[in-house]
Amino acid sequence: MVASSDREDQLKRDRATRNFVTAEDVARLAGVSRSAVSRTFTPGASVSADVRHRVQEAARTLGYRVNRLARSLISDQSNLVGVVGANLSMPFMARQLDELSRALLKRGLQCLLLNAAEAEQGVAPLIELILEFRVRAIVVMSGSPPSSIIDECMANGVRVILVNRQDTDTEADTIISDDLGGARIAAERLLQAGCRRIGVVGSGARTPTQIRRRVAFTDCIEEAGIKPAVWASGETAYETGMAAAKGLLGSHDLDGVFCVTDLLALGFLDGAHGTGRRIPEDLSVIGFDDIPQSAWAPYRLTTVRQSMSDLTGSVLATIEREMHGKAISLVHEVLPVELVERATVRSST
Amino acid sequence: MVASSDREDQLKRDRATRNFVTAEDVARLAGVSRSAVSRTFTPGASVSADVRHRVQEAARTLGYRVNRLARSLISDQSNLVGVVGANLSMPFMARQLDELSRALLKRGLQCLLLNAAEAEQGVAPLIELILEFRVRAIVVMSGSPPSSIIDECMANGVRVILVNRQDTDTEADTIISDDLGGARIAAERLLQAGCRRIGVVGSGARTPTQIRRRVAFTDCIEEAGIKPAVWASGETAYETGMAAAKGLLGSHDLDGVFCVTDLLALGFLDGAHGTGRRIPEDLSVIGFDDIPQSAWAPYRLTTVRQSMSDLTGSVLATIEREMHGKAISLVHEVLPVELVERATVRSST
DNA sequence: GCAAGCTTTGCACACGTGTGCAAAGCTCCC
DNA sequence: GGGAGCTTTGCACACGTGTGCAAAGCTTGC
Repeated sequence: MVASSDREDQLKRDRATRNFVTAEDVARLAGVSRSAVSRTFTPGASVSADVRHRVQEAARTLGYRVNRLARSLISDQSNLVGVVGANLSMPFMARQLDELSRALLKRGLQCLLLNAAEAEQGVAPLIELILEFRVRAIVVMSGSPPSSIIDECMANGVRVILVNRQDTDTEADTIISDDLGGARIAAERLLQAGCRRIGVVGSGARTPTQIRRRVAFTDCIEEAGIKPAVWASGETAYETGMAAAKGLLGSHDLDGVFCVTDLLALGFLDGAHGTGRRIPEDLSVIGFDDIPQSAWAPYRLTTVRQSMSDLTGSVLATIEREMHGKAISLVHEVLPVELVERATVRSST
Repeated sequence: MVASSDREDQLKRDRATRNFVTAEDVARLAGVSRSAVSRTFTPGASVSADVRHRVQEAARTLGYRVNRLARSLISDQSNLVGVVGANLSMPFMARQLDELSRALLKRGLQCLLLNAAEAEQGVAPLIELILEFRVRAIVVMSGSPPSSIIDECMANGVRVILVNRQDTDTEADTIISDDLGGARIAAERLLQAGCRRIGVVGSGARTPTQIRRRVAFTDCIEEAGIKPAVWASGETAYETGMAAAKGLLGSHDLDGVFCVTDLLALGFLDGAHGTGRRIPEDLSVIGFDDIPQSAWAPYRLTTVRQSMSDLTGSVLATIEREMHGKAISLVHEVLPVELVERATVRSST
């Protein structure tokens, strides 16, 4: 016991100049080769039960953890997946990241998160940085990467998956919810409710999702011979929805409004309450996303739901197909959306 | 041009069996040694302007990105920081992750996010996994790691920083908001408002933060000779707050309630509205956290704010001190909180 | 006991980078 | 032109792991 303790102390001193225990340290304590240590920690590799036991004991004693960086060097790839997102505290985005990071871990993948909140030069520099970690894939939840950086990713065998952003001139995979279909659902629902003086609330953000929803809704309403009033300035935030209510309802006698996100809609509802209008009797309001707060008692927002689990499932499926060497062509997936009827839109006329 | 194009094509084929461009590829195209390539991409290393230019041109042509995994192998450390969190879509946690990931990136650190939502064996296995990536530090926002894994981290030179969780028997750094002081503020504010029939709403979660707030508040109220009614079941969610309102207000005629989180308080407020009580005339409600939704028009919740930027700042400061080799003793930091007066607590009696 | 076949082992190399150091190269001054 | 001093360069090694392969070891059947 004394000799054993002295040996362990000596081994620990031997690596004092570096922090982490190496396979070499374990091999010395276990009295085997470094190769045996490696084989013990490599599933399916050949090692005798006796050696395996001695190695595991030594590893436990020393607190050895395989160095994934070194391991990844051999395969030229890590199990990292880069995830680029901004506005991570906004309800919809927070939910998306929650579910995606959960699903990645479940599949043995690790999430390298890059917050694009202050990406003044766009997301390209972030993607360049991610590439240096030899990730398997990159999921872009915010920002629109230029095609040059996407081409570079593809050249390096790294899939880029755009979530809810669609740029038709890139080589990236895209997985989006059916914004056009959702906007049509919203338009039809308002028309069905008898609304004829209609508004649409967006924000100052020039994101593809918001523009797509606003334009599609506007087109549908104009097909019915109505020219909707438009609000499109400010941040994509609750406060903007409230400002839109005061702005639009001060100058228009609207009876139906579509907000391109639920967060805008919740602010709009609170602003509309301040003008004395009754919801939905005087004014119907419909949103898009179905964030948790939309179901809260003061709101009970009627909205178009995009399924977070469908989105996440598609992202993971795309990554896994690539991982299993099944070369696939670009994925362009449009996920269905559905109407969630609550209390902010009148029943049929 | 033709010869140059042929040479580039040949170089690309040479590495066809691996995805990423290496420094060796760049060196061949630029006609220099691989060492020159390395020096070109190492700040402060000696390389002539001519060689530097040729290397950079070749790197751009081939799309070369330094392999951070290999680079980290030399230093036995990456610039990764492990972040462990659960309930990432809850407003408070989402905000914390948003700010932390933003600040890490700003400091040249990368966020390795591990979602602990389904960590049935606690967070220790996640921390073990993180250690394999040779991270610089680990920030734990959810879960209570056992001291054994924390000791292992320390032995490997990895700081573990617990945020808003305090276990006095561990070697981890802890950065928490002043839950005791905040609970005292809430208690005093309700007493000052003249409340004498007081309740406290927690959840079924046995997290240190919630227990601490509930117990501290209860102690303060009992010092005033009042025995508060307690609710402590269900998830830490809006719906639990609503259930607590129905449960407590159905059996108690309360005039003041402290909810240990804002999310519980918002649900409680909506549940209280359903019982016909006026806020704050009949019933004062105070929360803890100051999430964005607390300022929304239907709520305007009076609450105790913990400063997210202070929390994040302390975490980053701790990581950076460690990075700069300034060996410091354990950090135990308690950040001040403050009362945010809105509309849910009566004025003074 | 011996041969055949299977399992296990350690050596030496690879992976992609940074760096110490000796040698080569360059610049400046006398 | 030569010497001194500075800059630059490429070689060879390190970092920590996985693996091909030849050699060693083990097991089974005759």
